[in-house]
Amino acid sequence: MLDKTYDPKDIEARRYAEWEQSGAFDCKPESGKPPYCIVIPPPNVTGSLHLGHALDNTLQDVLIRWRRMKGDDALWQPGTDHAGIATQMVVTRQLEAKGIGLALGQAAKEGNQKLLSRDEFLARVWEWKAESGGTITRQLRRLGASCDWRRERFTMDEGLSHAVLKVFVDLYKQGLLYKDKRLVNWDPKMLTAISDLEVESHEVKGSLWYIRYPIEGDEGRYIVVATTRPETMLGDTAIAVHPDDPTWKHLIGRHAVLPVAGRRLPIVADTYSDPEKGSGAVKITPAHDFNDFEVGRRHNLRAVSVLDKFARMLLRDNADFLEGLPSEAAAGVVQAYHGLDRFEARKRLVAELEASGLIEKIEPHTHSVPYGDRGGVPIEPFLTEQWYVNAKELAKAPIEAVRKGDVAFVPARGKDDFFRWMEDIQPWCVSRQLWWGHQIPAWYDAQGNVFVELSEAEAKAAARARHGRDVPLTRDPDVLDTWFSSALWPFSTLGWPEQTRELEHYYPTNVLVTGWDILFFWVARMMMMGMHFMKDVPFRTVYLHGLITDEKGQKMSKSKGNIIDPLDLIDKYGADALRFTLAAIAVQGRPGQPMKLAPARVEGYRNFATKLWNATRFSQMNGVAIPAGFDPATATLTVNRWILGELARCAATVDKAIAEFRFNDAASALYAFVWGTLCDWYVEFTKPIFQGADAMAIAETRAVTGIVLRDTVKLLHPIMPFITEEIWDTLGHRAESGALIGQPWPGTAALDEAAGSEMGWLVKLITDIRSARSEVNVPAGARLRLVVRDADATTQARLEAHRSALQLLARINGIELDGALPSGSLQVVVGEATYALPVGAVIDLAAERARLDKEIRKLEGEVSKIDAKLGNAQFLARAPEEVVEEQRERREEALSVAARLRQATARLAG
RNA sequence: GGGCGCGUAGCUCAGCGGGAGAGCACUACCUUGACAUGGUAGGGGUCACAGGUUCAAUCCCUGUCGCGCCCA
Repeated sequence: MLDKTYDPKDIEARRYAEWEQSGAFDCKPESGKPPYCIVIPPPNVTGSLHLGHALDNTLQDVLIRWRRMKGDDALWQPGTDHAGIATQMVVTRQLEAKGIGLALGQAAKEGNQKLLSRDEFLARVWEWKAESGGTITRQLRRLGASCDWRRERFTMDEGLSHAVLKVFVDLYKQGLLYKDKRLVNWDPKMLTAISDLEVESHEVKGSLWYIRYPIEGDEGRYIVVATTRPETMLGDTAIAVHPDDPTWKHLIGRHAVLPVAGRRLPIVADTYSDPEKGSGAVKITPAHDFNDFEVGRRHNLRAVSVLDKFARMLLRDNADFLEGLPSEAAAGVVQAYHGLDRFEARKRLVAELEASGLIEKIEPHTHSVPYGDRGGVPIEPFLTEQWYVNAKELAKAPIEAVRKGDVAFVPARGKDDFFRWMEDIQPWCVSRQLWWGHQIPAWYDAQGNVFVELSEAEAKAAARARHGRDVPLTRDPDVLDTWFSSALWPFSTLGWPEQTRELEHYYPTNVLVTGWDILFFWVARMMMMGMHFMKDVPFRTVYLHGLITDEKGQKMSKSKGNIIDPLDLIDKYGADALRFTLAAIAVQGRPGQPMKLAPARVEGYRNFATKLWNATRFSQMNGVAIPAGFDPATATLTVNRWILGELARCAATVDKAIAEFRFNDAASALYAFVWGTLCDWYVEFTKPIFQGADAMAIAETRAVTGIVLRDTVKLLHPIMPFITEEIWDTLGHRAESGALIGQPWPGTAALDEAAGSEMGWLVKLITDIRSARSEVNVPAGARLRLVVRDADATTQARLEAHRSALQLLARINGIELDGALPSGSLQVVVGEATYALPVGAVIDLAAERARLDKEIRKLEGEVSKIDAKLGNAQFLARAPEEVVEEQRERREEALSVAARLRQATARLAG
């Protein structure tokens, strides 16, 4: 017997340990069953569980548990990634708090600060990982995630690291990975390059400065350029105007003089300048702006970099900068600006320009500024040498695969986004100036020749082959983008480059479940690497979900203080309730729309769990039991045949909904069945049976209740694994056939249409009587007599069959067939019959008349609406026959009920 | 600026060519032998607005307004 109250805490801790220890989550590639595999989107090892993870992993667990029960050999492959920048940040911050810095070429902050070497630092990171790296996997366990933890992987594991090196070397040797000097997104706080995807645009209220650049050899005349970044002017190497711009085109081919520094700037024609924007003329700074870089290429301009890696002015001894400057001006500029932070330099330059009358005007200007998503400071386009992957080439196979339909996107719209991104893909910058990550396997000799090999020994051998002798080599200090290793995740976790049994068995995996925000970061890159190295897609289906926000649709953030911690919700309401909520809000077809989560909803589903709990207790009190060999198809009672049909209907709906990733439909079908059908009606209908004396009926109802509960917990298990496992156990099934997690998914039985319509009639009759009683304020406890008139043979049989249920649920104390309808009665019309409930003196006559009038008016309204349709010749001519017929039937039914209600009204008066 | 999506009950959202739905909230009544984390009944909606297509539009098309996301 279940405890009196449902306490998720106790159940959840117990059941999870049981599953994990019994090997219930383990994959069984030798089983001969069809494989079903999901690789987890690896959470950052620094992370802790937030609602996005909770959603993502709940949906994966629903799929995995469902397929496991459907008879597949399910593998949910778990693990974490090393999160290069994030982890380095976390550990660096902790070290700084202890007065320890990194020997990154920056001076120690305080005189006695200790600086760690690279190896010392990495040792600290591994220490940190050993201590704190398991947080998120522990939290996933609390959520109920049925991952095969024996197979847990980490992107910095030996095996996965080997895969990363191999991919790097292979791509390099295939000419798909190369070193290039071009502009990158530079994060001056993290001191590393980052990829386009790690840049976020923020709207910023800034200014547009209009600066006068004197025209060379034309005293007192200027060309006015508008810029949002005056501090980069020292790197200007041209001015561009639109070839058709009437204001400036006469200056094309002449030169302007860069204020402050005195460099000669050609005025070039380029359609990049928009005559409508700003002054129409733009300064061109190829080393500090992506668009300018392109303009520079078109016009063969020099790229003059004037910032260092900290985004400070770098002018002293900067040959590029000094080239062509009048020496006197150069000395002054270096003196005034060298070493200043970019924003300080901006202030001082603007002040100097103003003092010389070279600022024409300053307009307030809102524009978007790129920020590094980790460091949180504006990124700087920066001219450096980095390693790039030829993404354009690698994108070809994935595009083709998706076009052929080898990968399905759910919702399908994801495909369009995928194509849009893949077809316009830029070279992927994969090197990072960090210490934590996979160090790039490239070694350089003294002349700068590069040897890319799997190991130092092989690099040395390659160098020896080239030079004919051993030469000293130094390894590239940079590490790879974390997403480089994540891109290999679907096959590296299965053992690649070893040809393991798992790789053979589970690749391609079945589904990838992840957020829209990560489509390009990760999905696209897994596709590229999977197609290139495995010659097949990494997954057959990509399911994309939106972002979870608070109940007002606000993104959760620490600064807003509106973060909902999934663990708080689990503590308060249980993991099952949280999981049910997440499944219920996982609605397809709203890409980009936030999924709003209100804690009240979680509470509601906790109540739902309680309801199921109590219904189970009720059935246990009444001796629920499935006799050996009981065949539900042999049930004879209408109510039992009906609930078995409803169960089958629910099973079919849930199965189809999960198969189509409509998690919310699965959740609502279960909710409606358990609460709205099983608890509200079936349990109530069985009460008179259990209290009665018909031993056969009692035995059958115990058995059917047992079947219904057994299959209900199976159907609910993927979404609510804990409570269902507990109920399964207390019902005795575990002792007999093992844990619920390993049980076969219920099959579906045929519906009994006749039982369905009979129970539908009974439910309507009870509901209508209750409604009438309530509306005329019959005391809830009062038992009334029921006098029936005009009941046909079917109805009479039904009344007889369901007499006890009707008496209990409609509070009736006697049913009288074909009696005279007494005046002073409540009257209800269902089908062909009229039901009168004599209430004698207590009836509120006026209230009853009002009630009947209201119903009649409603029916009349319906009839007149239908009449309008049927009176329309076009409708009769063009609408399908069955639609017309349906309208006729509805009209007949409404008219007949209305007629009876009018008679009832008349009787009321008499 | 380009692309995509969303405006349905007080709130959160399903539905999507032929009878407006759910949960929560609200109102009234109810310790009825599973459950007050509950039961029964009820109120509440020109389905954003304007045109169009159709015998028929909340649903399809166009436009307007408001909101959100992605890309530049």
